[in-house]
Amino acid sequence: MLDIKPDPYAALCPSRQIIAVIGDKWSLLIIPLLLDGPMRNAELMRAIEGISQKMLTQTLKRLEDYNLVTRRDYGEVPPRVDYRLSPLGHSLAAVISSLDNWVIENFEDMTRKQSHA
Amino acid sequence: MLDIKPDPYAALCPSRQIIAVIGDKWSLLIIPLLLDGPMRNAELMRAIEGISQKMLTQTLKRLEDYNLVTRRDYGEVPPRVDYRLSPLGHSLAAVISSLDNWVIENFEDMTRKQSHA
DNA sequence: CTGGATCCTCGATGATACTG
DNA sequence: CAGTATCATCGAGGATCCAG
Repeated sequence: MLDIKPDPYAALCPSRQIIAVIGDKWSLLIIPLLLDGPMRNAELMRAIEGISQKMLTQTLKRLEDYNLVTRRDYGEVPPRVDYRLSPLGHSLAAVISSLDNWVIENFEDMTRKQSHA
Repeated sequence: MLDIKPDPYAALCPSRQIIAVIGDKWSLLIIPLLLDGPMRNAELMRAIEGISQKMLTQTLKRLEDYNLVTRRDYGEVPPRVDYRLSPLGHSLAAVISSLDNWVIENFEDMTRKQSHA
């Protein structure tokens, strides 16, 4: 068993780095998107307004490196590649979705000026 | 009732901005910390390895602006100020905690090299 | 102790052009 | 279509000094 708990509050703990990966603005959008099934590069570009090709590729690659996303290259021509959640990524997506949903449901309260004190 | 759903995938939607606020690396650490009760500036500095005074203040201020955190100044000297979660922040903290916990429990799988294919 | 104000650097990110 | 490579910029963030 594991008696040493990872501690994101420790600067050197790997989990700290993971927090950064997951906390990433684009990851937070991409991951839940893939819950609906595999998506291709162009599809993601269209789905996520404002993301650049560079950031999309970069983010997907990182998600792949962390075993959250699987890249499948069909080796066809013209190129056909899609991305899907790994089992691990799927598990994470559920958590992130609840975060996104929280935002969608509460963002008005967040932006509302306090009545006062 | 509200028939227009906020859509974080739209570049101009305010919820997109919120995602960025919440997705912030430091916010993700600060918010769950405050679940245990109010904390002072120096306490937070000590609790979160590697954060600078500037980022701490800045992040707290932003969280306050979004009604997630309440700042209380006791008006004493030497200065005594503490920060606590607002009800809204408390609600968010629960969600974020589950994200953090997910990371703590799964980060090893994230960093493990794929066996192969 | 809390934290405001400055200066400065480095890395993240966007835009563009090119390739298989 | 799916990227890679390069360049230029801009702002996030750290370090430092100051103040109530």
